[in-house]
Amino acid sequence: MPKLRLQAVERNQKKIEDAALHVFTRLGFHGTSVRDIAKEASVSIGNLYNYYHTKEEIFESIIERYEAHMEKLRRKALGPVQGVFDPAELQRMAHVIREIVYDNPDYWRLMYIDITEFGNQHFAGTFRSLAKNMQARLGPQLEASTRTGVWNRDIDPALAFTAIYLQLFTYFLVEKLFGGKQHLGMSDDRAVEQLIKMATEGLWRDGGKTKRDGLRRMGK
Amino acid sequence: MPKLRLQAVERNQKKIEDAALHVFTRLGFHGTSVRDIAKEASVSIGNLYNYYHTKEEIFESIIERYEAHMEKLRRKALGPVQGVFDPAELQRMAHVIREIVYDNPDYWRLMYIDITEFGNQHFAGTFRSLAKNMQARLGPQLEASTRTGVWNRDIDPALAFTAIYLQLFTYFLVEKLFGGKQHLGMSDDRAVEQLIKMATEGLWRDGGKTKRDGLRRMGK
DNA sequence: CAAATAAAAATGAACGTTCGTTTTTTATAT
DNA sequence: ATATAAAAAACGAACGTTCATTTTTATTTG
Repeated sequence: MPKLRLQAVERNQKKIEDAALHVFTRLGFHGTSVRDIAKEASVSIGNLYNYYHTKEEIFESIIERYEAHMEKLRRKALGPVQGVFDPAELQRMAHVIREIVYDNPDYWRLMYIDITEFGNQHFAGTFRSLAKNMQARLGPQLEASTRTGVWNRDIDPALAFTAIYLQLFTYFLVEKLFGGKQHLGMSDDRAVEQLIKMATEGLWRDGGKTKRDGLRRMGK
Repeated sequence: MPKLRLQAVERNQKKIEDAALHVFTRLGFHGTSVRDIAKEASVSIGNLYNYYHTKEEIFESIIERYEAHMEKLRRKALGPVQGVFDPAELQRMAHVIREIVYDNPDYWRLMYIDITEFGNQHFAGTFRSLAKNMQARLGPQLEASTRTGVWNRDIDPALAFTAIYLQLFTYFLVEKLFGGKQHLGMSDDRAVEQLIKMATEGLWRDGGKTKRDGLRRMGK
C-alpha cells in the first residue's frame, strides 16, 4: 500500500512541467520531443507517462498552472489601485507590470504557441471583455474618477484604464520578447513616465479651446 | 530542352509559398510536414525540392516575401501623414492599420512562430529603434508639432506618435488574433475614436492647474 | 526498530508511424 | 533525341507511446 506522498508527486510534476515549459517555449510544442522534456527534467521517457497521458496533457497542465500564477500577479498589478488615474498610482502599476513581463516572458510565449499551433484554443478567453472585467474589478474607483468634475466626459473610464493597462504590457513585451531595445528611444523609466503623462493629461478637460486652436494652427 | 519560363517558376513558387503559409500559420513550423505543404499546393513532395533546398528555406522565403509586402503597407499607413497629431489624420491611419491587421493576420502569426520556434531570428529587427525610425520618416512633421506653442514640451513627439501607432496595432491585433471580441467594450470605430481622443488631448497643455486639483480631490 | 512485503514508480528498449530529404523513374516539350 | 520538370519510391532518423522489467518506497510484521 505504498503510494508516493502527495507532496512528492507534486514536486515531480513541478519538476517535469518546469522542464517542459523551458523547452516548449524555446522550440514550440511540435518542435519539442518528449525525449527533450525527459532529458531536461532528468526523468525517464516512460515515467513521464505515469504523470501525464500525452504530451499535449503536459502542455495543458503547464498552461493551467501558469494561468493561476498570472491571475495572482494581475491582481497584484490592479489590487491596491485607489486613485486609478493618479500618475503616481499608474507609475506603481507600470512597475509591477514591468516586473510581471520581465519575470514571466514564457507566459506569452505559451500564448503565441497556442495561437500558432493550437488555434488559440487555450487562451481565447483571456482577452474577452477585458474592459468589462476591468469595470467589474475597479467599477467604484472608475466611477469616482468621473465625478471629480474635471473628467473628460466623452471618454469611457473603463476603456481608458484598460487601454493604459494594455499599453504598458505592450511596451514591456516589445522590449522583452520582440527585441525592441529601447524601442521608444529612451529608458524604461523615462518611456513609462512619458506614456503616463500622455495618457493622464488627456483625460482631464482643459476646456478644449486653446487645444483646438493649436491643432488648427498646425497645418491640416 | 524545355526550361520553365521565369514567370512560370515565379508562379509555382508563389503557389507553394501561399500553400505553405496557410498550413504554417495554422500548425506552426514543426507542426507542418512537407507532405502537408505539398498536398495543399497540389504539388509532389519531390518537386518541392526542385524549388527549395529545405523546409526551412520555404519558411524563410515566405517571411522575405511577406516582409516586403508589409513594408509597403506600413508606408501606406504613415505615408500621407501631414498634421501628424491631427485627430482626423490619426483616424485615417487607424483605418489603414485596421485594414492591414484584418487582411494580414498571418504576418503576425509568422512572427509568433519565429519567436517560439526560431528564437526570434527573423523578425528581431522589426521593433528595433522604432521611435528612431519614426523620427527618420516623420522628423519634419514631428518637429513642426512642437512649434505650435501649445505642445506639451515634456513629451517627445517621436515617442508619442510611435506609442499611438503601436497602440492602434495592438488594439486590432487583440481583436483579430487574440479573440478579444470588442475587448474595450465598444465597436472598433468608437474605440478608436476614444483612443485617439485620449492620446491627442493629452498632448496639448492646459496649464495643468485644474487638472492637478482634480487629481488631488479624487481620493489618493 | 529492522526486516519483509507488496504496491507503485521509474526505467529504457522496442513498437509502428511519420518525419525531412534523396534518389529514381516517368512525363513532357522542343 | 535530349534536357528538364514532375512524380513516385525509397531512405534512415526521429517521433509519440507502450510495455516488460527493475528499483524504490511506505507500510506491515516480528
